[in-house]
Amino acid sequence: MGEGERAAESGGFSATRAGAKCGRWNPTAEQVKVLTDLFRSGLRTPSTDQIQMISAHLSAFGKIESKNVFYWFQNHKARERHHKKRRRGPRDEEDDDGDHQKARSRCLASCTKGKQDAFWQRQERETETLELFPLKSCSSDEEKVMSMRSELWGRPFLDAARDPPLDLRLSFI
Amino acid sequence: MGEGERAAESGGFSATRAGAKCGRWNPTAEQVKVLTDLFRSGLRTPSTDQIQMISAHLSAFGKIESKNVFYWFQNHKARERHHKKRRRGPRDEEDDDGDHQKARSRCLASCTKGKQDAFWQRQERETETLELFPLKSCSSDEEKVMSMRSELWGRPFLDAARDPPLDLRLSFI
DNA sequence: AACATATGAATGAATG
DNA sequence: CATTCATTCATATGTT
Repeated sequence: MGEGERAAESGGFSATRAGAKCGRWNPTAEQVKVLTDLFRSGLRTPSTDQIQMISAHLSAFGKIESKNVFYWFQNHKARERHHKKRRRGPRDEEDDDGDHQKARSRCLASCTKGKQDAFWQRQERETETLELFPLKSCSSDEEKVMSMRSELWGRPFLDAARDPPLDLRLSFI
Repeated sequence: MGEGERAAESGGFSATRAGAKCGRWNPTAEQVKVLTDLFRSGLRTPSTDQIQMISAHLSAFGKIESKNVFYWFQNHKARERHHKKRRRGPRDEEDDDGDHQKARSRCLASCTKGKQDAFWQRQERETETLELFPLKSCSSDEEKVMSMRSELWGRPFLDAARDPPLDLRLSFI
Protein backbone atom coordinates (compact mmCIF):
# COMPACT_ATOMS: atom_id res chain seq x y z
CA MET A 1 0.00 0.00 0.00
CA GLY A 2 1.46 3.28 0.76
CA GLU A 3 1.97 4.57 -2.65
CA GLY A 4 -1.36 3.44 -3.78
CA GLU A 5 -1.52 6.28 -6.15
CA ARG A 6 0.90 5.31 -8.78
CA ALA A 7 0.86 8.54 -10.56
CA ALA A 8 -2.63 9.72 -10.25
CA GLU A 9 -4.59 10.42 -13.28
CA SER A 10 -4.04 13.35 -15.43
CA GLY A 11 -7.62 14.09 -15.80
CA GLY A 12 -9.77 12.82 -18.56
CA PHE A 13 -8.96 9.46 -19.89
CA SER A 14 -5.86 8.25 -18.33
CA ALA A 15 -6.94 4.69 -18.11
CA THR A 16 -3.85 2.58 -17.97
CA ARG A 17 -0.51 3.98 -18.58
CA ALA A 18 1.33 0.89 -17.78
CA GLY A 19 -1.42 -1.22 -19.13
CA ALA A 20 -0.55 0.04 -22.49
CA LYS A 21 2.39 -2.16 -22.35
CA CYS A 22 0.52 -5.37 -22.41
CA GLY A 23 1.93 -5.99 -19.05
CA ARG A 24 -0.10 -6.34 -16.01
CA TRP A 25 -3.03 -4.42 -14.90
CA ASN A 26 -2.26 -1.22 -13.17
CA PRO A 27 -5.20 -0.16 -11.12
CA THR A 28 -6.11 3.44 -10.92
CA ALA A 29 -6.59 5.27 -7.71
CA GLU A 30 -10.31 5.07 -7.98
CA GLN A 31 -10.23 1.39 -8.63
CA VAL A 32 -8.05 0.77 -5.66
CA LYS A 33 -10.28 2.93 -3.61
CA VAL A 34 -13.34 0.96 -4.44
CA LEU A 35 -11.64 -2.34 -3.99
CA THR A 36 -10.22 -1.36 -0.68
CA ASP A 37 -13.53 -0.09 0.40
CA LEU A 38 -15.18 -3.32 -0.48
CA PHE A 39 -12.52 -5.24 1.30
CA ARG A 40 -12.85 -3.21 4.40
CA SER A 41 -16.54 -3.64 4.26
CA GLY A 42 -16.01 -7.28 4.82
CA LEU A 43 -15.84 -8.68 1.37
CA ARG A 44 -13.05 -11.14 1.23
CA THR A 45 -13.75 -13.68 -1.40
CA PRO A 46 -16.26 -12.40 -3.89
CA SER A 47 -18.07 -14.92 -5.92
CA THR A 48 -17.98 -15.03 -9.63
CA ASP A 49 -20.94 -12.79 -9.93
CA GLN A 50 -19.58 -10.27 -7.52
CA ILE A 51 -16.37 -10.25 -9.43
CA GLN A 52 -18.24 -9.64 -12.58
CA MET A 53 -20.13 -6.76 -11.14
CA ILE A 54 -17.16 -5.18 -9.50
CA SER A 55 -15.18 -5.50 -12.64
CA ALA A 56 -17.95 -3.99 -14.64
CA HIS A 57 -18.20 -1.07 -12.34
CA LEU A 58 -14.53 -0.53 -12.13
CA SER A 59 -14.19 -0.54 -15.83
CA ALA A 60 -15.49 2.96 -15.70
CA PHE A 61 -12.18 4.07 -14.37
CA GLY A 62 -10.05 2.18 -16.75
CA LYS A 63 -9.46 -1.08 -18.37
CA ILE A 64 -9.95 -3.97 -16.08
CA GLU A 65 -10.78 -7.60 -16.29
CA SER A 66 -12.51 -9.92 -13.98
CA LYS A 67 -9.41 -11.80 -13.21
CA ASN A 68 -7.83 -8.62 -11.98
CA VAL A 69 -10.51 -8.29 -9.40
CA PHE A 70 -10.14 -11.87 -8.46
CA TYR A 71 -6.43 -11.61 -8.07
CA TRP A 72 -6.72 -8.41 -6.18
CA PHE A 73 -8.89 -9.94 -3.53
CA GLN A 74 -6.85 -13.05 -3.33
CA ASN A 75 -3.65 -11.16 -2.93
CA HIS A 76 -5.05 -8.61 -0.60
CA LYS A 77 -6.46 -11.17 1.70
CA ALA A 78 -3.37 -13.29 1.70
CA ARG A 79 -1.10 -10.36 2.18
CA GLU A 80 -3.14 -8.92 4.94
CA ARG A 81 -2.94 -12.12 6.76
CA HIS A 82 0.75 -12.49 6.42
CA HIS A 83 1.32 -8.99 7.51
CA LYS A 84 -0.69 -9.52 10.58
CA LYS A 85 1.63 -12.21 11.66
CA ARG A 86 4.65 -10.10 11.19
CA ARG A 87 3.52 -7.45 13.57
CA ARG A 88 5.79 -7.78 16.48
CA GLY A 89 5.81 -5.23 19.18
CA PRO A 90 8.82 -3.17 20.04
CA ARG A 91 11.65 -5.43 19.09
CA ASP A 92 10.30 -8.46 20.73
CA GLU A 93 10.10 -11.75 19.00
CA GLU A 94 13.66 -12.55 18.23
CA ASP A 95 12.96 -12.34 14.62
CA ASP A 96 15.96 -12.30 12.43
CA ASP A 97 17.12 -8.94 11.39
CA GLY A 98 13.56 -7.96 11.30
CA ASP A 99 13.20 -7.58 7.65
CA HIS A 100 12.57 -10.65 5.67
CA GLN A 101 9.01 -11.62 5.96
CA LYS A 102 9.27 -14.64 3.85
CA ALA A 103 11.77 -16.31 6.03
CA ARG A 104 10.03 -19.10 7.75
CA SER A 105 6.62 -19.63 6.42
CA ARG A 106 4.00 -22.15 7.02
CA CYS A 107 6.36 -24.68 5.69
CA LEU A 108 5.87 -26.93 8.59
CA ALA A 109 2.27 -27.37 7.82
CA SER A 110 3.18 -28.56 4.41
CA CYS A 111 6.15 -30.60 5.33
CA THR A 112 4.87 -32.34 8.35
CA LYS A 113 1.86 -33.50 6.56
CA GLY A 114 2.50 -37.15 6.69
CA LYS A 115 -1.13 -37.31 6.32
CA GLN A 116 -3.25 -39.82 4.65
CA ASP A 117 -1.94 -41.20 1.49
CA ALA A 118 -4.32 -40.58 -1.24
CA PHE A 119 -5.09 -42.95 -3.96
CA TRP A 120 -2.19 -41.89 -6.07
CA GLN A 121 -0.05 -43.97 -3.87
CA ARG A 122 -1.41 -47.11 -5.26
CA GLN A 123 0.23 -50.16 -4.04
CA GLU A 124 1.12 -52.79 -6.44
CA ARG A 125 0.71 -55.62 -4.08
CA GLU A 126 -2.94 -55.13 -4.14
CA THR A 127 -3.01 -58.13 -6.30
CA GLU A 128 -2.33 -60.24 -3.34
CA THR A 129 -4.97 -61.14 -0.97
CA LEU A 130 -7.05 -58.54 0.60
CA GLU A 131 -4.75 -56.41 2.52
CA LEU A 132 -6.64 -53.25 2.55
CA PHE A 133 -6.31 -52.31 6.09
CA PRO A 134 -6.52 -48.67 6.76
CA LEU A 135 -3.44 -48.17 8.75
CA LYS A 136 -4.95 -45.29 10.52
CA SER A 137 -8.47 -46.45 10.68
CA CYS A 138 -10.81 -44.63 12.90
CA SER A 139 -10.29 -41.66 10.77
CA SER A 140 -11.87 -40.69 7.59
CA ASP A 141 -10.77 -43.06 5.00
CA GLU A 142 -9.85 -41.00 2.09
CA GLU A 143 -11.08 -43.18 -0.62
CA LYS A 144 -11.20 -41.18 -3.72
CA VAL A 145 -13.71 -43.09 -5.62
CA MET A 146 -12.33 -41.71 -8.74
CA SER A 147 -14.24 -41.81 -11.88
CA MET A 148 -12.63 -44.90 -13.12
CA ARG A 149 -13.55 -43.81 -16.48
CA SER A 150 -10.72 -45.51 -18.17
CA GLU A 151 -12.03 -46.85 -21.39
CA LEU A 152 -10.06 -49.94 -21.23
CA TRP A 153 -7.34 -48.45 -23.23
CA GLY A 154 -5.52 -51.35 -21.95
CA ARG A 155 -2.44 -51.51 -19.89
CA PRO A 156 0.38 -51.72 -22.31
CA PHE A 157 2.76 -51.98 -19.41
CA LEU A 158 4.90 -49.61 -21.23
CA ASP A 159 8.47 -49.57 -20.38
CA ALA A 160 9.26 -46.30 -18.89
CA ALA A 161 12.94 -46.66 -19.03
CA ARG A 162 14.25 -46.17 -22.45
CA ASP A 163 11.61 -44.29 -24.21
CA PRO A 164 11.35 -41.06 -26.00
CA PRO A 165 9.17 -38.85 -23.92
CA LEU A 166 6.64 -38.21 -26.56
CA ASP A 167 5.64 -41.65 -27.49
CA LEU A 168 3.59 -42.16 -24.46
CA ARG A 169 1.08 -39.91 -25.90
CA LEU A 170 -0.23 -42.74 -27.91
CA SER A 171 -0.46 -44.99 -25.00
CA PHE A 172 -3.09 -43.20 -23.11
CA ILE A 173 -5.65 -42.06 -25.48
CA MET B 1 13.42 -11.94 -2.98
CA GLY B 2 14.63 -15.15 -1.72
CA GLU B 3 18.08 -16.04 -0.73
CA GLY B 4 19.11 -16.90 -4.19
CA GLU B 5 17.12 -20.04 -4.35
CA ARG B 6 16.09 -19.25 -7.78
CA ALA B 7 19.53 -19.28 -9.19
CA ALA B 8 19.29 -22.89 -10.05
CA GLU B 9 17.91 -22.48 -13.49
CA SER B 10 21.13 -21.56 -15.07
CA GLY B 11 21.58 -24.80 -16.80
CA GLY B 12 19.03 -26.48 -18.90
CA PHE B 13 16.25 -26.30 -16.46
CA SER B 14 15.67 -26.18 -12.83
CA ALA B 15 16.87 -29.39 -11.47
CA THR B 16 15.78 -30.59 -8.12
CA ARG B 17 14.56 -27.39 -6.89
CA ALA B 18 11.34 -28.71 -5.68
CA GLY B 19 12.63 -30.78 -2.91
CA ALA B 20 15.15 -28.27 -1.86
CA LYS B 21 12.96 -26.83 0.73
CA CYS B 22 10.00 -28.86 1.60
CA GLY B 23 8.43 -26.82 -1.04
CA ARG B 24 6.19 -27.88 -3.71
CA TRP B 25 6.88 -29.60 -6.90
CA ASN B 26 8.36 -27.44 -9.53
CA PRO B 27 7.82 -29.02 -12.87
CA THR B 28 10.50 -28.81 -15.44
CA ALA B 29 9.87 -27.67 -18.93
CA GLU B 30 9.90 -31.17 -20.24
CA GLN B 31 7.48 -32.36 -17.67
CA VAL B 32 5.11 -29.58 -18.44
CA LYS B 33 5.50 -30.31 -22.06
CA VAL B 34 4.52 -33.90 -21.67
CA LEU B 35 1.65 -33.12 -19.39
CA THR B 36 0.33 -30.50 -21.68
CA ASP B 37 0.67 -32.80 -24.56
CA LEU B 38 -1.28 -35.45 -22.82
CA PHE B 39 -3.90 -32.98 -21.88
CA ARG B 40 -4.25 -31.74 -25.34
CA SER B 41 -4.46 -35.26 -26.54
CA GLY B 42 -7.65 -35.61 -24.66
CA LEU B 43 -6.62 -36.90 -21.31
CA ARG B 44 -8.55 -35.11 -18.68
CA THR B 45 -8.89 -37.31 -15.69
CA PRO B 46 -6.22 -39.94 -15.66
CA SER B 47 -6.87 -42.99 -13.62
CA THR B 48 -4.61 -44.23 -10.95
CA ASP B 49 -2.73 -46.39 -13.31
CA GLN B 50 -2.32 -43.66 -15.77
CA ILE B 51 -1.11 -41.36 -13.12
CA GLN B 52 1.40 -43.88 -12.06
CA MET B 53 2.71 -44.34 -15.52
CA ILE B 54 2.86 -40.69 -16.28
CA SER B 55 4.64 -40.05 -13.09
CA ALA B 56 7.07 -42.80 -13.81
CA HIS B 57 7.83 -41.38 -17.18
CA LEU B 58 8.14 -37.89 -15.97
CA SER B 59 10.47 -38.87 -13.23
CA ALA B 60 13.10 -39.12 -15.89
CA PHE B 61 13.11 -35.36 -16.10
CA GLY B 62 13.18 -34.63 -12.46
CA LYS B 63 11.68 -35.32 -9.17
CA ILE B 64 8.01 -35.92 -9.30
CA GLU B 65 5.33 -37.75 -7.45
CA SER B 66 2.08 -39.22 -8.50
CA LYS B 67 0.10 -36.70 -6.62
CA ASN B 68 1.76 -33.98 -8.60
CA VAL B 69 0.40 -35.45 -11.75
CA PHE B 70 -2.95 -35.83 -10.19
CA TYR B 71 -3.07 -32.24 -9.05
CA TRP B 72 -1.73 -31.00 -12.28
CA PHE B 73 -4.55 -32.49 -14.22
CA GLN B 74 -7.09 -31.36 -11.74
CA ASN B 75 -5.89 -27.81 -11.84
CA HIS B 76 -5.34 -27.71 -15.51
CA LYS B 77 -8.75 -29.01 -16.24
CA ALA B 78 -10.44 -26.73 -13.80
CA ARG B 79 -8.63 -23.68 -15.04
CA GLU B 80 -9.06 -24.55 -18.60
CA ARG B 81 -12.64 -25.38 -18.24
CA HIS B 82 -13.83 -21.93 -17.46
CA HIS B 83 -12.28 -20.59 -20.49
CA LYS B 84 -14.47 -23.08 -22.21
CA LYS B 85 -17.10 -20.45 -22.35
CA ARG B 86 -16.65 -19.99 -25.99
CA ARG B 87 -19.90 -20.02 -27.75
CA ARG B 88 -18.55 -19.83 -31.17
CA GLY B 89 -19.11 -22.02 -34.09
CA PRO B 90 -18.47 -25.71 -34.04
CA ARG B 91 -15.06 -25.20 -35.45
CA ASP B 92 -12.12 -23.50 -34.07
CA GLU B 93 -10.77 -26.10 -31.84
CA GLU B 94 -7.57 -24.32 -31.33
CA ASP B 95 -6.87 -24.94 -27.78
CA ASP B 96 -3.57 -23.39 -28.16
CA ASP B 97 -2.05 -23.98 -24.89
CA GLY B 98 1.46 -24.99 -25.51
CA ASP B 99 2.83 -21.60 -24.83
CA HIS B 100 2.32 -21.41 -21.17
CA GLN B 101 5.56 -22.88 -20.17
CA LYS B 102 7.47 -20.54 -18.09
CA ALA B 103 10.11 -23.07 -17.21
CA ARG B 104 11.45 -20.71 -14.65
CA SER B 105 14.35 -19.88 -16.77
CA ARG B 106 13.85 -16.43 -17.99
CA CYS B 107 11.32 -13.78 -18.07
CA LEU B 108 10.21 -14.91 -21.41
CA ALA B 109 6.69 -15.34 -20.33
CA SER B 110 6.09 -11.77 -19.65
CA CYS B 111 3.49 -11.30 -22.23
CA THR B 112 2.86 -14.79 -23.27
CA LYS B 113 0.21 -15.35 -20.72
CA GLY B 114 -0.70 -18.87 -21.43
CA LYS B 115 -4.18 -17.84 -20.73
CA GLN B 116 -4.94 -20.38 -18.13
CA ASP B 117 -8.36 -18.98 -17.92
CA ALA B 118 -9.97 -19.51 -14.65
CA PHE B 119 -13.43 -19.06 -13.50
CA TRP B 120 -13.13 -15.37 -12.98
CA GLN B 121 -13.04 -15.12 -16.68
CA ARG B 122 -16.32 -16.73 -17.20
CA GLN B 123 -18.05 -14.30 -19.36
CA GLU B 124 -15.59 -11.59 -19.69
CA ARG B 125 -17.04 -9.24 -22.12
CA GLU B 126 -13.93 -7.30 -22.81
CA THR B 127 -15.01 -3.85 -21.98
CA GLU B 128 -14.31 -1.38 -24.65
CA THR B 129 -12.38 0.90 -22.49
CA LEU B 130 -9.20 1.27 -24.33
CA GLU B 131 -8.17 -1.29 -26.77
CA LEU B 132 -4.54 -0.60 -26.78
CA PHE B 133 -2.60 -3.69 -27.48
CA PRO B 134 0.65 -2.71 -29.01
CA LEU B 135 2.03 -6.15 -28.85
CA LYS B 136 1.13 -9.14 -30.78
CA SER B 137 -1.77 -10.82 -29.19
CA CYS B 138 -1.50 -11.14 -25.52
CA SER B 139 -5.20 -11.53 -25.51
CA SER B 140 -7.38 -14.52 -25.79
CA ASP B 141 -9.96 -14.66 -28.44
CA GLU B 142 -12.15 -16.42 -26.02
CA GLU B 143 -12.70 -13.24 -24.17
CA LYS B 144 -14.67 -11.59 -26.83
CA VAL B 145 -17.76 -13.55 -26.28
CA MET B 146 -19.52 -10.44 -25.23
CA SER B 147 -22.19 -12.19 -23.41
CA MET B 148 -25.24 -10.08 -23.11
CA ARG B 149 -26.36 -11.78 -20.05
CA SER B 150 -26.93 -8.53 -18.35
CA GLU B 151 -28.04 -5.36 -19.93
CA LEU B 152 -27.26 -3.76 -16.69
CA TRP B 153 -23.58 -3.82 -17.30
CA GLY B 154 -23.94 -3.85 -20.99
CA ARG B 155 -23.91 -0.13 -21.27
CA PRO B 156 -20.84 1.38 -22.76
CA PHE B 157 -19.79 3.66 -20.04
CA LEU B 158 -16.59 5.20 -21.06
CA ASP B 159 -16.81 8.42 -19.26
CA ALA B 160 -18.67 7.39 -16.21
CA ALA B 161 -16.09 9.00 -14.07
CA ARG B 162 -18.73 10.73 -12.07
CA ASP B 163 -20.58 7.61 -11.29
CA PRO B 164 -20.04 6.92 -7.64
CA PRO B 165 -19.60 3.22 -7.37
CA LEU B 166 -19.96 3.31 -3.67
CA ASP B 167 -23.44 2.02 -3.78
CA LEU B 168 -22.28 -1.35 -4.82
CA ARG B 169 -20.81 -1.85 -1.48
CA LEU B 170 -24.20 -2.54 -0.09
CA SER B 171 -24.97 -4.93 -2.81
CA PHE B 172 -22.43 -7.50 -1.94
CA ILE B 173 -22.30 -7.80 1.76
C1' DA C 1 22.18 2.19 -11.09
C1' DA C 2 21.31 -0.75 -7.42
C1' DC C 3 18.25 -1.90 -3.90
C1' DA C 4 13.99 -2.55 -1.50
C1' DT C 5 9.30 -3.00 -1.44
C1' DA C 6 4.57 -3.47 -3.06
C1' DT C 7 1.79 -5.98 -5.79
C1' DG C 8 -0.15 -8.29 -10.01
C1' DA C 9 -0.07 -12.86 -11.90
C1' DA C 10 0.44 -17.79 -11.88
C1' DT C 11 0.04 -22.22 -10.15
C1' DG C 12 0.76 -26.06 -6.88
C1' DA C 13 -1.71 -28.05 -3.08
C1' DA C 14 -5.63 -28.90 -0.51
C1' DT C 15 -10.42 -29.20 0.89
C1' DG C 16 -15.54 -29.72 0.30
C1' DC D 1 -15.57 -31.01 -10.01
C1' DA D 2 -15.65 -26.11 -7.43
C1' DT D 3 -13.55 -23.28 -4.52
C1' DT D 4 -9.90 -21.58 -1.64
C1' DC D 5 -5.30 -21.26 0.45
C1' DA D 6 -0.32 -20.95 0.04
C1' DT D 7 3.81 -19.91 -2.28
C1' DT D 8 6.34 -18.17 -5.78
C1' DC D 9 7.49 -15.39 -9.86
C1' DA D 10 7.66 -10.93 -12.25
C1' DT D 11 7.38 -6.25 -12.54
C1' DA D 12 6.27 -1.48 -11.42
C1' DT D 13 7.67 1.99 -8.44
C1' DG D 14 9.96 4.45 -4.79
C1' DT D 15 14.18 5.17 -2.09
C1' DT D 16 19.11 5.28 -1.34
